[in-house]
Amino acid sequence: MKFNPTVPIYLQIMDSIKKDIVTGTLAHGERVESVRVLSEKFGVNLNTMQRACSELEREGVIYTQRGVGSFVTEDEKVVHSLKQEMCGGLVDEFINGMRGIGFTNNEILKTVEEALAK
Amino acid sequence: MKFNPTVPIYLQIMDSIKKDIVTGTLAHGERVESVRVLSEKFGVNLNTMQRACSELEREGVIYTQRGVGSFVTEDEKVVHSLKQEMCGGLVDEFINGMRGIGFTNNEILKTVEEALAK
DNA sequence: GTGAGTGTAATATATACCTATAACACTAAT
DNA sequence: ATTAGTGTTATAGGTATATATTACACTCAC
Repeated sequence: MKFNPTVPIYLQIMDSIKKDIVTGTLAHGERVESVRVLSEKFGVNLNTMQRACSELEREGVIYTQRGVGSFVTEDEKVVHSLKQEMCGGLVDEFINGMRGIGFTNNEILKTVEEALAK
Repeated sequence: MKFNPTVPIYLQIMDSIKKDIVTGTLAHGERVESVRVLSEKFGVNLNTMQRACSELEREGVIYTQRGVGSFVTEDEKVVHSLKQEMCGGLVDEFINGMRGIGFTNNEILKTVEEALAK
């Protein structure tokens, strides 16, 4: 995985795992690979991977059983609201950004339509 | 101005100035306020402001006359392509992000329409 | 109980960013 | 020439991120 050098790696890893969860690639209750395996997979130091996982746990997206492993939350409400949250963040950032550079609502919509057509 | 703590401040300042340029708030050829004034305005250290300005100059968005001040590029092509670049970046990030969390093209379009209606 | 596989923690090192502060170099008006 | 206002550079210190490395603590299967 290639990282954006202007954003902390652990945040980008968190985002990647969240995407897997909201798309069902990682089902609710399913076990997440071990931090050591994940650190290899992402090409990242063990501590950095641990940072990403502990933050995900703090957010309630995964939970951990010491000595056993980490698992995606069983709570589907959490997964659903996570998806809403991620979606809302993307939309807000996009629309605010476009308005910020002078686009009207119609121009924004038209731009999206054209981009999707490609 | 409030900054996103996960993105370098100098990049956010660059983005703010670029927005002023592509929207015409800063006209082409117009003088940009001095780095000292800008550092006050943005509530940021002089070195950080200088960093933002030197990067903007490196990108050709502004040019500098030592002892005089900095000015927005006279080249309208640069301004135009800057707007295209910023717009394209926003659209790509948005669409890739939405697809990444499982949205179809129709769902993306619908989501944008709803968000714009608000 | 031993061992392999988990999560977790600690130390040291390096780099990037931001700040505070001071100084230098140039330009234009007086 | 002097002065005020420019851009520019340099040093030092603090914080956050990421790395390498080592070690500890827990669980489960054998």
